[in-house]
Amino acid sequence: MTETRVERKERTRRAILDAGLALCEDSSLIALSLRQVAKEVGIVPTAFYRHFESIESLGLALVDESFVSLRAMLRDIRQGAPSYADIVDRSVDILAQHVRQERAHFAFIGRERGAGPPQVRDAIHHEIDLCEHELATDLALLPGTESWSAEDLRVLSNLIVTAMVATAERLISAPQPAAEKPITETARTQLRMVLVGALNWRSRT
Amino acid sequence: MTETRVERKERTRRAILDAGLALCEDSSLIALSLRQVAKEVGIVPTAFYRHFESIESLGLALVDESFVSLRAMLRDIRQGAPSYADIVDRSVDILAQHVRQERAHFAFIGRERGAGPPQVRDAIHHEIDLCEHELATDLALLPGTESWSAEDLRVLSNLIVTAMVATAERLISAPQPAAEKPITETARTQLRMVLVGALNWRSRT
DNA sequence: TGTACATCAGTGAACGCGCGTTCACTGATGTAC
DNA sequence: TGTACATCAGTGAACGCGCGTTCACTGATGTAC
Repeated sequence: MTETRVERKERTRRAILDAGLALCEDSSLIALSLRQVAKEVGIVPTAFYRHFESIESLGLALVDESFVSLRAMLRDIRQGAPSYADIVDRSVDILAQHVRQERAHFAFIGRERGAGPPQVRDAIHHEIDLCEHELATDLALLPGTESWSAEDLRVLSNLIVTAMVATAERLISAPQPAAEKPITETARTQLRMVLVGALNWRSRT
Repeated sequence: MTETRVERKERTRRAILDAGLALCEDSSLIALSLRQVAKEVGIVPTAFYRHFESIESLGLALVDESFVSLRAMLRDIRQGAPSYADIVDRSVDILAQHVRQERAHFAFIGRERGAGPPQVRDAIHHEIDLCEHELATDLALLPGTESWSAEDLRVLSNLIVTAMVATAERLISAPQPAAEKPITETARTQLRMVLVGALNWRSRT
């Protein structure tokens, strides 16, 4: 025996997750059908139920998977020394690299964030809120933000996350890798503009 | 005769547009069916074809309608005197007011922007690009941006539009009008942070 | 090691349903004379 | 103004199709003895 029953089941589950992610790519989870997924995987429609209760619970599993990718990216970004000199270039590079590597996951988050089933949408918004909160914590450690209120940190963090989500979405719809350059260049400049604003924020008036 | 044939036809067309907008609200244009729309309007499914070629062309008509609402908002915002003193408060107020007034249109743009049929998505992105370009033109007229490059103006404009789109989306999912306050407050602070960044942009180094 | 039984991933037929689209139609409104 | 004809928004039956879900099943893998 080369494969146990458990291993075989896990393999099918993976195939379902991959097929689901690929198939909803050109529409939405909301338009994904159980029969499409089964056909893509090469199983009979009813076999789907051995692995997931419904398409929606498959969707929630895909949210989890996608945020594993996103959190891996955040970990990478956070690992650099927090110096103003290269924090922008480094962060944007890592964003672009991860989006390229896990394109389907980032596309899924961007798409279903606005148009997924309510439960999926809520799960995504919750995860993004967590990211914002974590970024606010990191920002508090940067020199120059000592006197900031928690509220201002949160607001700045929200602005940065919003801009980065928009950048990721633009990278995803970039037709070729070559079209990435102007998008990352824009993101870099925007982050610098925001940083300049932040550094001059509490010193004004 | 109280109503001509043309008037009656126009009335049905309006009813179809309204029904389409309302029905795709809790999923997406992609999941909207011709039969649902016909049922909502109170006509037989085949009568739909007297007014639109397909659900997708109904979608494109809704894009047009929605951007009429959005352009009305931009006109309102642009009418104020371009003084730094109140430009932020005024703009955010007008945004919130228009989103409240034409909630369905703004929700439609936000939703289908990421998840609509490709043609609809492209139409929306094109319209948003136009808005960015217009904003860049307006920004060039503000005191303090005289020495900016066209590229920097475009990048700043993109950042502002992105933040405002995100704000509109947050306002749309606000459960009650009372929940709007913290969202607009955040938007105000973000715009101010960006403005501070902009004003200090070319004067640095 | 060999046998008897349990588990369970995947099968295949069947169901009722909503879908988009076709077609020939109806009957009120509009127009030409 | 009255009549004969044209237009065309909306009707209703019918079609083939993909959908989610039910159910009883098969047969390979796993386990207990």
